[in-house]
Amino acid sequence: MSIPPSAPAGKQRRAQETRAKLIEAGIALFSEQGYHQTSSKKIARRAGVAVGSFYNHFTDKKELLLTIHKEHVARIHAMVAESLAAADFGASGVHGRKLIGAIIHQTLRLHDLSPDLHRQISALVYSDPDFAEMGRSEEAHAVEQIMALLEAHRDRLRVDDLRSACQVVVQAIEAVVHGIKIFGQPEGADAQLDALGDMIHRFLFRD
Amino acid sequence: MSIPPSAPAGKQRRAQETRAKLIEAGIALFSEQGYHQTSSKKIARRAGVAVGSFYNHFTDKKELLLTIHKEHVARIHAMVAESLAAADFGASGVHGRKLIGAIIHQTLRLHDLSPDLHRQISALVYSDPDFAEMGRSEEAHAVEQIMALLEAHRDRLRVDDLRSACQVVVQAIEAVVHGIKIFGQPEGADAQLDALGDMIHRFLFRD
Amino acid sequence: MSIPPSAPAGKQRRAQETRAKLIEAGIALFSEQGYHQTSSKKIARRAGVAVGSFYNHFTDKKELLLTIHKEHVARIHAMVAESLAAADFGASGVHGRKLIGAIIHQTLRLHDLSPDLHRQISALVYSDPDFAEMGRSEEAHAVEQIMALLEAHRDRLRVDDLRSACQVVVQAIEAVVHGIKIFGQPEGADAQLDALGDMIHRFLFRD
Amino acid sequence: MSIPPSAPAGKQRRAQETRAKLIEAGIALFSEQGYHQTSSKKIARRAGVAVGSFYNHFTDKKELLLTIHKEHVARIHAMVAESLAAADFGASGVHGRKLIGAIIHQTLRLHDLSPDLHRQISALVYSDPDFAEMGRSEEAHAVEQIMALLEAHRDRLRVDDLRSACQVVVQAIEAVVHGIKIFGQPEGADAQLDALGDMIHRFLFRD
DNA sequence: TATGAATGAGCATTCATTCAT
DNA sequence: GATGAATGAATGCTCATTCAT
Repeated sequence: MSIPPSAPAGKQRRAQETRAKLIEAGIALFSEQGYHQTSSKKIARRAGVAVGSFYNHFTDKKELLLTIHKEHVARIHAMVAESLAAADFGASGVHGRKLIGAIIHQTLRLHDLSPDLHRQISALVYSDPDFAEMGRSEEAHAVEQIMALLEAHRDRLRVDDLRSACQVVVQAIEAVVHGIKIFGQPEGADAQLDALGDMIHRFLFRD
Repeated sequence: MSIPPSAPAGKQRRAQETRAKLIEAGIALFSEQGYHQTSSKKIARRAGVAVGSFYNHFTDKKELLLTIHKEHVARIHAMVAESLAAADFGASGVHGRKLIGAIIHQTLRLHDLSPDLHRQISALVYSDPDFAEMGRSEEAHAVEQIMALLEAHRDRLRVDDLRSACQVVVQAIEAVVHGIKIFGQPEGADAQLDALGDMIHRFLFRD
Repeated sequence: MSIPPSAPAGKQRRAQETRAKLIEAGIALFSEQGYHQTSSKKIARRAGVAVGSFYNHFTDKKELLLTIHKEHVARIHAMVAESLAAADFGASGVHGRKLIGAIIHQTLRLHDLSPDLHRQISALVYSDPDFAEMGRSEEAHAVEQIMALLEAHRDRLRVDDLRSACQVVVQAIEAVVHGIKIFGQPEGADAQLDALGDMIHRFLFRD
Repeated sequence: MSIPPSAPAGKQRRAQETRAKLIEAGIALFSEQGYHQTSSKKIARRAGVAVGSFYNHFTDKKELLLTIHKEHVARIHAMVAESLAAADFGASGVHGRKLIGAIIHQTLRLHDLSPDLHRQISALVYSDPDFAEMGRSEEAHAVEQIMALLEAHRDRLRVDDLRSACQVVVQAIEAVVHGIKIFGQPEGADAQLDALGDMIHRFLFRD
C-alpha cells in the first residue's frame, strides 16, 4: 500500500525506462541518419517499443530532439562549471593568452561529445525557428560566461564595449571549431587554433 | 542556314522559359517554406507547368537548389570582382582598418541578396554532404581572395602563417554576418561589426 | 492468464482479417486484371482498407502474390497427398496406363482451382527471377513425387535414368495441361490427353 | 525527277534507317531489361532518335515487340525450311529415332538465337491475349510441319490420331527445351534430351 | 501507460502520348 | 518524317498520428 516516494513504483519505473530507451534510440538515429531521415516509427523500433509509446512520451520527433539537446546542454553546462571551478581562471596572475587558449580548448572538448548530433542540430538552427531560438539563448549564455571570466582582468583589457567584443569572440570560436570538428579538416587545425587564439588575445588584451 | 544561333528556335526558347520559371518558383518556395517543406509538385504548380516538366529539366529538387545556388554564387563572384576592381584596395596607401572594414562591408552586402535562401542553404551545408562540399569550396575561394588582397600589404602584416590567419578571419566574418543577417539581431549590429573589424585589424596589422 | 491462446485477442484478430481481405482482393485483381495492371492502391481499395494497411502487411505487391501462391501450393500439396493416400497407387497390381492416367487427371484437377491466377504466375515464372526459382522448386517437388510413385513399379519400368525420365514426363504433362486449361482449347482436349497418356506409358513401362 | 523504285530516295532511306535503329534498340532493351521495364523513351534514347520518331513508326511498344517477333519467326521459318530441304528427312530409309533426334536438335538450335528475348515473349504469351494468339498459331505451324514430316513414314507409325499426337509431341519438346534453354539447367540436359527423344520415338514409331 | 493496426494525405518519380516546329 | 518539350494521371511507397484494446 505504501509506496516510498523516493523509489518509484514499478509502473513509474517502467515509464522512465521506456522514455530512456526512446531518448537513446533518438540520439543514435538522429546522429546516424539525420533528423529528416528519422521517423517516429524507426525510433520506436530501435527502442524496442511500440509507436504509440513514442507519442505517450513526446508530442513529435522535434520535441524529442529538443529534449535530447536540452539534456545535452545541461550536461555541458555542468562540465564547464566544473572546469571553471577547478582551474581558477579568475586568478589575476593568469596570462591573457593562456586564458584564451583554455577557453578555446574547452569549446573544442565540448564538441567531442557527439559531433554528429551537433551537426544535425546546427542544421536545424538555420532552418527551424525553435532551434534558432535555442541557439540564440545558448550563445547568450556563453557570452555571459566569458564576460564574467574576463571581468577579473578588466584592467588589462583594451576593449570598451565588452559585451559586443564577447559576442564576436564567441561567434569566432564557434565558427572555427565547427570548421574543424564538424566539417572535419584536421589538417591545419592546430595552426588555425593558434591563429584564433592570437586574434582574440590581441583583440582583447592590452598586452 | 536559316537559324540565327543567337536567337534560339522556338522549341529551345520555350524550354529555356520553362526552366527559368522553375528556377524562379524554386527560389521563391525554398525561401518561403524551406527546402524540406518544398516538393517538386509545389514547384511545378508555382511555375505554372506540369510536374513532368520539372523532371524534364532537373533530376530532383536537390539538383534544382544546387543549380540555383551555383548561379547565385557566380553572380556574387562577379559582383566581388567588380568591387575589387573599382576600389583598388591594393593601393599601399590604404589604411589597414579601412581595408578590413571594406571586406566586412562587402560580405554584408552579399548577404542582402536573398537571405532566406541563404539560410536554407546554410542548413543544408550542415546536413547534406553535397552542400557541405560546396560550402568548403566557397570558403576556400574566399580565403584565396583575401590572401591575394593582403599580399599587397605584406610588410605591414604581423602574421607568419597567412593562410591559417585568413581562414580564421573568413570564418569569423561569416559567423558574425550570419548572426546579424540570418538570425537577425539588428540591435547591436554596428557595435559587433566594429568589434569584428577591430579584432581582425589588430590581429593582422602591425599598426 | 486470461488470454486463451487459441482465440487471438482483438488486435490480432483484426489484423488477420485485414490480411485476409488483402489476400482475397489480391487474388481477385491479379486474376482479373493481371499482375502488372494491378497496383497496391487498387488492391487496398478492393479490400476496403487504406493503402497504408497494405504496406503494414506486405512489403509490396510481389510479396503479396508470392504469399498467395505459397498458400495455394500448400493447399495443392495437401490435396495431392490426400489423393495418393486414398488411391493406393503403390499397389503392384495397378496397370501402368491407369497410373499414368491418374497422374494426368490429378494435374488437370489442380489447374481447375484458379486458372487465371495460375496463368499470371506462369508469366512471372518467365520474367521474374524469384518466381522462376519457385517454379523450379515446384517442378523438383513434382519430380520427387512421381519418382516415389514409380519406385513401386521398378521391375516393370523400361527406363534406366528414372530421374531424367520423370523430369521430362513432368514437363510434358505440365505443357499439355497448360495448353488445355490456360490457353483453353477444349476441342481435342480428350484426344490430346489420351495421346499424352499413351506417350508416357509407352515411354516408361515395359508393357 | 525520276526516282528508281529499287533505290529509295534519301527521305525514304532515312525513315528505314530510323525504323531499323528502333528495332535494334528494342531487341536490346527488351532482352536486357524485360518488356515491362522498357519504356518508349528508353528505346528512343538507345536508338539515338527522338521519342516522337518512335511513335511515327510504331503505335506503341507492344507493336514494336510484335514486329520484332514476327521478323524473328520469319527468319526461323526460313532456317527450318532450309534445314528440311538439306536433310531430306522424308527419305523412307531414315530411322525413326534419328528423325526425332533431328527435330529436337532443330528446336534447340532455334532457341539459341536470342534466348532472353524468347523468355520475355514467353511471359507475354501467358499474360497478353495478342501474344497468346501468336503463340497458338506458331504452335499450329509447328504441328503442321511435323505432321508433314511424319506423313512420309505413315506405315511405320503406331498412332491413329496423328494431329493430336503431334500436338502433344510439339508441346513436350517445347517444354523440355524451355527448361534447358530458358531456365538454364545445363546439368542433366543431355540425359533429358535423350529421354525426350526416346519417349517420342516409342510413342510414335512401331519400332 | 503500453500496444500496434489502421489511416489517407502526401511524396518523388515515371509513363505513354501529343503536337507545334 | 523528325524533333523533343510538355503533359498530368498514375505508381509505389512513407509518414505522422489516432485509438481501441
